[in-house]
Amino acid sequence: MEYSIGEFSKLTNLGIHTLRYYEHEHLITPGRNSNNRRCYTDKDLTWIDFIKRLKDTGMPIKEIQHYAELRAKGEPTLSERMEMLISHRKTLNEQINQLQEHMKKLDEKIEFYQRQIESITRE
Amino acid sequence: MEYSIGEFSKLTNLGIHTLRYYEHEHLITPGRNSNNRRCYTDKDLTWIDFIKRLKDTGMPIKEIQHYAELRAKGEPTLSERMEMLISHRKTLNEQINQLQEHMKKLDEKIEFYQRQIESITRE
DNA sequence: ATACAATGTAGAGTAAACTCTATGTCAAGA
DNA sequence: TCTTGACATAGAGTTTACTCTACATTGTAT
Repeated sequence: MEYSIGEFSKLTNLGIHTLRYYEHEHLITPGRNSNNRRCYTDKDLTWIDFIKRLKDTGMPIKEIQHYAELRAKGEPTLSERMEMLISHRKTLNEQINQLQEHMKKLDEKIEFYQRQIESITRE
Repeated sequence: MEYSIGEFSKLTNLGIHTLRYYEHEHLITPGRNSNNRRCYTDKDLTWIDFIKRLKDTGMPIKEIQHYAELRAKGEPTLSERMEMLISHRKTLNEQINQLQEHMKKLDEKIEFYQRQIESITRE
């Protein structure tokens, strides 16, 4: 299937301005039809989903850009891309660990508040 | 103990510009000495650590601002603050779950790459 | 006495990632 | 034929959270 930018925008939940911005930043390169309109494919959909995953895990656009560049070069860059992902996996892991630590402290604070409120209510 | 902005900056790993910015945004209100210099206390240190925790878990400055406002009003706002933390706890939990999901997908992708690379190497 | 280092204020500048505006083209329906 | 509505480009504007600059003041070491 092929999609116009409007359709693709709905499928991806990314505004059409954002899609054009991503193209401008070379993250994605949709084809064009005879009228110069963008033609997105299902492959683009998979790719955008992956971009969103990288973004959601804190990878900056610049780095995704680099990944996209390697991807465009195809097979010879496979291992370099894998190394990027492995390194990203590491930071993601650290991120999760830190958030869990924060969660623990937050829980402690909430418990503290709970005790405070109880002791005031009892007065 | 009391600290000058320079000392406090080192203790907190926040630049002095950032500390003044936080003050401007009413996140923290250090006392002043006779010469109008800022005087940070150990209580400020604990508070800044908590601010950092909220920031690191994705709470925007505006919301921390609101929390700080309630905190300044003292005891009567205890339960409202606790509710904020409970609600934040929920989003933090969702955040962690989503990152774990992303991690899973990332691992799958890495494994896929590994197999690709192996099959090419064997050629 | 004077130079220096840290501090003060006010306001400008920066970076990232969008988001919007102005203006123009073009195919399809009334 | 005329008018929408979706799309195109180029470039300006926005938001968040800093970060820096310019300039004034002040306590301390030489």
